[in-house]
Amino acid sequence: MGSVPPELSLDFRPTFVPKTICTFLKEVSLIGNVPDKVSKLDAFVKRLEEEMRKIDAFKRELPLCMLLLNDAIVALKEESVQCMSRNVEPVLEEFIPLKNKKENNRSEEDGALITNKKEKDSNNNCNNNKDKKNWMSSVQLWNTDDDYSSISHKLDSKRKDGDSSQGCKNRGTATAFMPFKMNLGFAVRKEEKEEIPVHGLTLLTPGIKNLKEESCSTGSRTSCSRAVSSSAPNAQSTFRSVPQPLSHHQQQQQQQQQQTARKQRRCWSPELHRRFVNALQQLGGSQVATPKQIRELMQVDGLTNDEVKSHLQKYRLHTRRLPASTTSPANQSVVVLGSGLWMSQDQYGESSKGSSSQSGSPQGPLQLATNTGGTSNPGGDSMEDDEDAKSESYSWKSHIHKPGKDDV
DNA sequence: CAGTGAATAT
DNA sequence: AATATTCACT
Repeated sequence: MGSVPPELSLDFRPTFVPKTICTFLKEVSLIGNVPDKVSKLDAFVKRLEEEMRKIDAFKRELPLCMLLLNDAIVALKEESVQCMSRNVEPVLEEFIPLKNKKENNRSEEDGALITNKKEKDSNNNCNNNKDKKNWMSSVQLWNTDDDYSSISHKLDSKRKDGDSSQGCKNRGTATAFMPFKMNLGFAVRKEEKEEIPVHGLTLLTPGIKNLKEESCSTGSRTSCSRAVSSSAPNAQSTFRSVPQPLSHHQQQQQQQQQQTARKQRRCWSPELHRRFVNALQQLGGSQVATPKQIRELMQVDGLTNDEVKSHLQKYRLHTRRLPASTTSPANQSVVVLGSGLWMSQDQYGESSKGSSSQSGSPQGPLQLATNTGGTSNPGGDSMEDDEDAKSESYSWKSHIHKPGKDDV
């Protein structure tokens, strides 16, 4: 409100005001002499490259600077090349529009230079697009020097093609799009990959989830557990090691995943359940069998006590609740039948009921792909033989197993 | 360990 | 909505 210090006033003019590229190009365009032009351009490029070298160490902190520099360098080089090759008129139209649109529109001077492309400038969108284009394209550029030439090449040819056309739209979309693709490739770059894996991983992590999902729903039912999920933690550890700042959302996700990191849920296939029930029976019923015993009897590779425990809990729940609610005699009879069904072959083929060992079921140890305990699951797909196993996971509902209760 | 119940994730 | 998994207790 009071007096404004000179540095802050609008007319503040530093002694050294680096020319903007626009200004520079304007100047250059005024030079009639081609060699002069080229040398000027080259000089500027050199300075830019030098600058780039300086901030190279901070490229991660100053990505936009890199972009800008690259952008400028490419453009100038291009310009230089064109000057030399064509040796004709200045082909600055491409670049000039980038800057001060208003000025360009009005000023006679500029008008003379940009004649053809004036219309482009009159439209802000065009400028934006162009900006984008250049920015994006530079992304690819500052990756590797190798890409450099090829890319400027691309730009060059592109320019020649699209130049005559309505430019703005065409270029805006076409060129802006390309860089996106390039950007992907750029993400794969080794150096960058190691240092800034955030981008990739943010995407990757959810991807893994999906993967797991799929393997479960698509692949063999029983093998959907740990084998797959084990890969997730790995990815997460990578993820965690990244110091890069994450968005709030990302952080939350990360935290959740870290904390929870839920294992792939066990799919209780009918086959699995059958074994479970068999074991139960051998042990004297669900009320007396303990998870550990059950698990051992089930001989299912990769099955954990917790899983069995959980399943047992559910089993007990289901077997417990039915009797009370079922009041009608019919239901009761069902109850009986239910328990019978449980063990009868209806559901699981043969009655393993009385069998002293799960011999009822000829199959040997079931091996799940889930190698929790680090158990190697050699057979891996041992489940393949059991079609039951492959079918959907067991459904409590479908089997009204009554509490024949500790059936046995 | 085993059992449970509740909270959560799928 | 049904199931599975985890967690916190006991």
